[in-house]
Amino acid sequence: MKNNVTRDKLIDSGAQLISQQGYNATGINAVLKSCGVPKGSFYHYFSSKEDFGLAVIERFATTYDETLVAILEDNDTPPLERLKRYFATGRDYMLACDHTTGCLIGNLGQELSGQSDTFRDALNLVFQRWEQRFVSCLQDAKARGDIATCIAPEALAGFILTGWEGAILRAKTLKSVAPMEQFEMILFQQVLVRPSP
Amino acid sequence: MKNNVTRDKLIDSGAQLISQQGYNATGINAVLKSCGVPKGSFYHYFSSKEDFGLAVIERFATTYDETLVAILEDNDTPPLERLKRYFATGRDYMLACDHTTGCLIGNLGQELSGQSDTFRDALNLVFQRWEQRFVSCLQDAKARGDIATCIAPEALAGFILTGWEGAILRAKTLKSVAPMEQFEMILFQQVLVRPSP
DNA sequence: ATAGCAATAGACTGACTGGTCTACTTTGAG
DNA sequence: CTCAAAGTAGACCAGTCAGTCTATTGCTAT
Repeated sequence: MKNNVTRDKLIDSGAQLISQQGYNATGINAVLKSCGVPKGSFYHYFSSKEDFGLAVIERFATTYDETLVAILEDNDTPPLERLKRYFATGRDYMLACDHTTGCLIGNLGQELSGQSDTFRDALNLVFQRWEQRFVSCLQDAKARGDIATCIAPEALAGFILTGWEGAILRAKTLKSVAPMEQFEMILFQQVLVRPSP
Repeated sequence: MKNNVTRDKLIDSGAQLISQQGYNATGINAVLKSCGVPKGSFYHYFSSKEDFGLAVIERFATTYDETLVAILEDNDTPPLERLKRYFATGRDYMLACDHTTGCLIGNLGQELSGQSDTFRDALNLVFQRWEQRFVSCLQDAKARGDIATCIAPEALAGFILTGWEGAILRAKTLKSVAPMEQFEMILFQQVLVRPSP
């Protein structure tokens, strides 16, 4: 398994198609066609479509985690400012894909959680990893005294992740980033508030 | 089209299967099998699978709207209490289906928004109708002085809907209603706060 | 040079997809 | 009673699905 170029091409094409159409609506043949790889190669690298899907999730999760770290653990920027940058990046991406794609993990979580425990476990782990990134960012904010709330950073991180995922879903059906802006606005105005003097 | 029993059976079975497995993963034959209706009847009542899917959405939306009205416009109960009842009902349902089903409209919004404009429009309308129910409940709360916030009820309603949908998604992957409880907790503790004396 | 394995290549399979077709039964209006 | 329309019934269709199979190529260690 020295040459992983073919495997990577399959995962990249798969991630793109699955992001756009979902897992069930994306056939293996469509993936093969979109990257010009024959079926023999596919089943050389992956034992099944599920195996392939899990590889797509894993790849997406690791590369996405890198950008998450770059934004949320950038110590040259105040913690709440980092959060705002994260939201801005998400909005930019939503606009770039014309509100069609959204979040791959969120999409698959919705589509496959009830269908396969293997998928559910994998997606749940990804969410938990993300949540942890928010936790440390919020802890930084709390340590600096930027947040007055007595709510635990863990609960706050969960609240932000779910709210953001919901906003993405709504943005897709509305074809507008307004719900994402609305979420951010209320979050900073009501939840992540500075301590009163 | 006097006797709609068969049509209703199809829609009921379809709603159940689509809720559990999603639209793409639910074949017409599976629907027919689950309610013992032959294919001839299906295509007598519906011109295509898409047509059927839209009927399922419409039916779900109207029946769900009735329970929404019953809870959110119950004038014998204070507005914020009505909201809490709504959340409690959602949590009960989530537990009843063992965290597998979630919200049909949310599921389909995620799965089909990028796939078909017809579906997206239909689902968007449902969301907007729901949002309106929240708006009037929040207006009641504001009129009674139960809410201090200067945020417009329209924005607040959007925030609640997206946050709730996100919490449902997270609850599915986590197989726990904790995210739903967490959302409600922070919402009432930080956002829907009484005016300070 | 060659044996052996990794990888490529795509024809092929059975099961299943959404959708069509024809035949039959029931119903209600005249 | 009659006859057309509404509705039931399921065999059937072309296309697609995930997955298998055999054949061939390319590389590498001996």
